[in-house]
Amino acid sequence: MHFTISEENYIKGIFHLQQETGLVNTNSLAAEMHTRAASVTDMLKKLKAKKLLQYEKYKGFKLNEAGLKAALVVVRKHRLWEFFLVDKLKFDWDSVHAIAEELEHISSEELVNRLAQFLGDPAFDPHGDPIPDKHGSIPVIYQKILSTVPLKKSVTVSAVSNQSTQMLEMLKHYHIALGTQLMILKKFEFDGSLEIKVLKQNACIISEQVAKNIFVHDMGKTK
Amino acid sequence: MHFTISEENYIKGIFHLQQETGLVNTNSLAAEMHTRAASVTDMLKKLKAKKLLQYEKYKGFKLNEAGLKAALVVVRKHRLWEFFLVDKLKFDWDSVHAIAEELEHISSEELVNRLAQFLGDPAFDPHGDPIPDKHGSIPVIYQKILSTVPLKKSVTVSAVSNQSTQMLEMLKHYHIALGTQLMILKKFEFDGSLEIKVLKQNACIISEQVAKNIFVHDMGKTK
DNA sequence: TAATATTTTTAGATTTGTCTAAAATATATT
DNA sequence: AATATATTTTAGACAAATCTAAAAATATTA
Ligand SMILES: [Mn+2]
Ligand SMILES: [Mn+2]
Ligand SMILES: [Mn+2]
Ligand SMILES: [Mn+2]
Repeated sequence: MHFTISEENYIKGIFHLQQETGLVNTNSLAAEMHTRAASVTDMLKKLKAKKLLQYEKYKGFKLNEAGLKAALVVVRKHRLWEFFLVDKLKFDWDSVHAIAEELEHISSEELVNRLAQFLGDPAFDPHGDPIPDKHGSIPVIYQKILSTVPLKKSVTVSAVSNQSTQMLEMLKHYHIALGTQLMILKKFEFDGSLEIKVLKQNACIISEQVAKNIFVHDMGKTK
Repeated sequence: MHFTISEENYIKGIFHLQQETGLVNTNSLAAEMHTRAASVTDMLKKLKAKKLLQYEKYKGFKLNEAGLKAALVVVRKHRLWEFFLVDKLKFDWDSVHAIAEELEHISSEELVNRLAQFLGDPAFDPHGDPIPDKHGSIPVIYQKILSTVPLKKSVTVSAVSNQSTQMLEMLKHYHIALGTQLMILKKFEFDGSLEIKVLKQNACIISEQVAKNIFVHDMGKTK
């Protein structure tokens, strides 16, 4: 089955939204795709015709098994290319998304599998997101939101859920990256902000909003 | 200046043809692009409007300075990606063209330059074709067509001008690749075929048509 | 539950890239 | 030079992806 670049982008957009909400609605997908609701409806018809979508007019929609499979192929490619860009070409992790957004549409299956092997079959991308394997299986990781971790417990950053340039820029400022070790020194009731100690850095304070987007796992646990 | 994938493909097609003939005509470009003459005319208008083309109706056309610059960017990307696929991902040199045909349209300039550096700034792609540098300069190489080489002179294969799958498949059969050392043992007047000795292989006979597409340089000369 | 607001779909247009068939131009042949 | 042939362009149509504006359906609120 062949998909256009546009179809692949919509499939991936639906995938991301349904991870959070189960059923997806037209307006939220329009926002995600930076397009208009009418354009979304047009595409929904095409994806339904291609039997990738569970969709009833006015009732919301989500990917069916075939759609999910297609989404995981694109997600795998996106994250493998991001890994390549950071690991081999030494890009900063906050500047690879836009490029991977193009690379994810290169169609050769042979290419993806050789790329994965060349990279050492990584299980997580530079933002800590899991990379599906060639069968679409996603590795599991035991991680918690930073704000739920007890005081003075040393943990390792494993993922970042908000991956806007603004967020990644901020983390860079705090010297926080994937694999960074840190602990919480104090929690401020007033606004939910946290005083944290990043390994080899001075203690600093991060807002609740930032803390809610940082995922960590126990030190020493391998991903 | 931004170009669509289609525009880039046409620009590259014109570039290849004008290398050989100077002026290009509509039908040959249609053949090169596997499309129809009418579609070519449509695109010529667009490229002329973008000031990339010297073009008078019915009189043929060629890229102007701006068009040439655009073509060299695409050619550089195509050949760098081919080098990557063969050198890093261990693809056969006869199976990379189609994939590079997609990869050459990834737009990031930063990506191309980092890729080139990662690959060690190669000057020639896996088919022996020169890779333009970031300013569009093409390395020169002193090479001759195999059929013009004197008998018993040991030479190294440096390029292959016909890069069809069929041709590359045939070369593989003869154990001929870039860098292969060989010499001509005998020339047959009757049909122009050559008896050659490929290093570490038995002597064999190749047709004139094959010989005309193989470029070689003196042994020991570095590219 | 009736009025109001929000969400979603449809109708109709636009742009890009392609095609076929016909017309226009250029080239070759008698 | 006139005619035939080949090449190139135009005219008009179509599919894909997008948009705006209006209509239809659903949800909210008084
Ligand atoms: Mn994309
Ligand atoms: Mn990522
Ligand atoms: Mn291409
Ligand atoms: Mn090549």
